Amino acid sequence: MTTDRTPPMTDTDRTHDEEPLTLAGLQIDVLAGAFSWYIRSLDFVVSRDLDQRMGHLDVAKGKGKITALLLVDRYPGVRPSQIAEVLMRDRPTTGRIIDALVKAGDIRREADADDQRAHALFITERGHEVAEQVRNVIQLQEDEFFDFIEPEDREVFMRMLKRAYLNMRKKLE
Amino acid sequence: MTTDRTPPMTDTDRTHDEEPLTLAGLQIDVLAGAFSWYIRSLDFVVSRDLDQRMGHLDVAKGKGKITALLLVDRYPGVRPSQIAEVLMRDRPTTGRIIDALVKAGDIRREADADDQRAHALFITERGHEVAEQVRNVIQLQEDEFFDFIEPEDREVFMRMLKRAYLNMRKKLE
DNA sequence: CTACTTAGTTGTGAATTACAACTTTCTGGT
DNA sequence: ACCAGAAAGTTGTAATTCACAACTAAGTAG
Repeated sequence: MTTDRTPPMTDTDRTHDEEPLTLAGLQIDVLAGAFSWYIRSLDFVVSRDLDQRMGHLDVAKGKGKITALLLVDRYPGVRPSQIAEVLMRDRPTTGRIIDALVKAGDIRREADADDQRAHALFITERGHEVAEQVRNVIQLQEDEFFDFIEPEDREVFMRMLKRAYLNMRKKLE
Repeated sequence: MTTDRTPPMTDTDRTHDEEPLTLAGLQIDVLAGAFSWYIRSLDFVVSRDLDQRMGHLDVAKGKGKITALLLVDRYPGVRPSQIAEVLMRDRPTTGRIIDALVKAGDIRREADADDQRAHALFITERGHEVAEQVRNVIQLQEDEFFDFIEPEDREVFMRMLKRAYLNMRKKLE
């Protein structure tokens, strides 16, 4: 269907990891035969780790808050509805995420100049500092948590994740 | 008003991996530079798709129920605490997942013969049928949702996911 | 035999999210 | 210019999920 290619893997990747997957004395390959199980489990582990690392920041414990904050930091004047689309959440949910960020003093709402219905979101000074810290934390997790992936494979893995994500979003449309 | 309102990309624009990742007119590579963002987003999409596919089954809408059901089906007499360890959830949470399965008539509790404190879980006839359907649904999702990954890359992708999962669990111990 | 640990349950509260309904504003067709 | 419908955002509400604390019952170690 798609025409993009992925570089072949190196030999070292194929050598490891042939041991059966065992947890609590149970071989769980029954479950683990599926992409979905790994992705869902990985999400759980990654999210929990990220929550711990963000513990001192007010964007902790939210899948949406981090994304929203970084988007506002990057795109001054961005609208809630745009954030909702990226987050794949409805507007009420997105609105409450924004509420939390506003309440924390990280961003502020203004009326959009072009469209009086819409809001334009802007980062505050404090929010910008938080965003900076968030990026550091993410980078730190990246370095410490994914260090077992060889640098050259890291790119391959990332590309696969990106392709998976794009294709899945496309299928949902 | 610094946001550029570029029209959405067409499907053909998305066929190359090197395309910048654009959503709602925003280039989101700021967020997407990290494994964690992809994994978390993928989880969201995969889980929602799975919920839809499982809609007719009583294990729908739960990350834990599917795993628990398949474990009991595979390992008659398994204990709740073992399931909790696989799920990485605490015992109260796991207990309530089991409650739901018992209430639905998919599994039943017995006292463990060796340890009177523990329970031994067994699949019911109905539960076994549900498990069969669950496996079919998962396989179907696998086929329909991950069809964009070439067969040889599929193995590689799976291996990477598995390795990531194992390493992350290890780091959490 | 006492103290500690383990398995499981119940109570409770916090957080997340979706759906419905509403107001305000914009847009298109006539 | 007007009216119908769409779009942006908010509020209400309800369901779901999950963790922490406290509890009972049963096993274990000294």
